[in-house]
Amino acid sequence: MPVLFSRACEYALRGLVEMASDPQIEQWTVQDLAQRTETPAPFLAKTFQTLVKHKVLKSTKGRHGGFALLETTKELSVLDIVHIIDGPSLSQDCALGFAECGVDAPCPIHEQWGEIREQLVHVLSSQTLYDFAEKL
Amino acid sequence: MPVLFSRACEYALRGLVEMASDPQIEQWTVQDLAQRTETPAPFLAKTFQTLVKHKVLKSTKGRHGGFALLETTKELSVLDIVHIIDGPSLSQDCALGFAECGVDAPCPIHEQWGEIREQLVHVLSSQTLYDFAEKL
DNA sequence: GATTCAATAGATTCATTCATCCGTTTATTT
DNA sequence: AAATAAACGGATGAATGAATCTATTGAATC
Repeated sequence: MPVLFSRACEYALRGLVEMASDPQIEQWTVQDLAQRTETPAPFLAKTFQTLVKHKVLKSTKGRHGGFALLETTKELSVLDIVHIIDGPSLSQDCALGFAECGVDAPCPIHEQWGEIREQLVHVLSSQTLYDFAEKL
Repeated sequence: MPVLFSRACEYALRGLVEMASDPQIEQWTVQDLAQRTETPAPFLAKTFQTLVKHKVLKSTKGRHGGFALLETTKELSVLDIVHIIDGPSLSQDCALGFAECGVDAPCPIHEQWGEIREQLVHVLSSQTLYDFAEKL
């Protein structure tokens, strides 16, 4: 089991960060990216398609085609990407899986996990793909 | 996908905490526990078997049989249970799934996730099942 | 001793995630 | 116009996690 994100999400982040790390290149093929980031190419291609649908990437078919980051993606946080791929569960679900967990019926670590999660959410929502790219 | 723990682990924790919450009862059947904690009974039974093997629980077969917390379990932290069921991945794996992530080749959130994880580990390792039980 | 009731062990089913394959579409190059 | 190279879409397959089923073992009760 992955730690925080699904494989699809991990791969997507790796690919996006790779793209952000070299803004010179304005067109990336999945083959290239997959090779550079050591991710399974067809799987990466699939999740990139959902990113296209969500206006994170633009794609062009045919020769010299490929993927490119959209301008608006510059303002997207890493958490935004995570939410698109994995949904909001990391940001809102009970850590112990208690369906009824909430202020009125808190699980044993409701308060504590709440604080920790807030920090996590802060770390992920205060940084863009480009911030991530710089750190590599 | 679960947030932090596998379903097996979530169910195990629910069951164990339920047991710790009522130390009067010294023998629990899986049927009882599963009903009280709203967990799938056969699945709970399976993971309880691994807890027996790891000396967290003792079991007795036959009539009036069931499971009981061992004395030594009083000193076990919740993290100990998590490690038994899910392995140490939560405590040590890279959040982004970078195989090479480490001090020499850190991923973009290596440092930050490290701090957050430390807090999480602290929360889970500083509390016993009985501490959890009290909070319910 | 026979019956009952519980955990145990192994096999099996089911669902989800992970990953690949292939035919189609689209744009470029020759 | 034909060939090429890329994303796209849908189907398919593999691996893992979640959950169930069944026969067996062992202990208490009758």
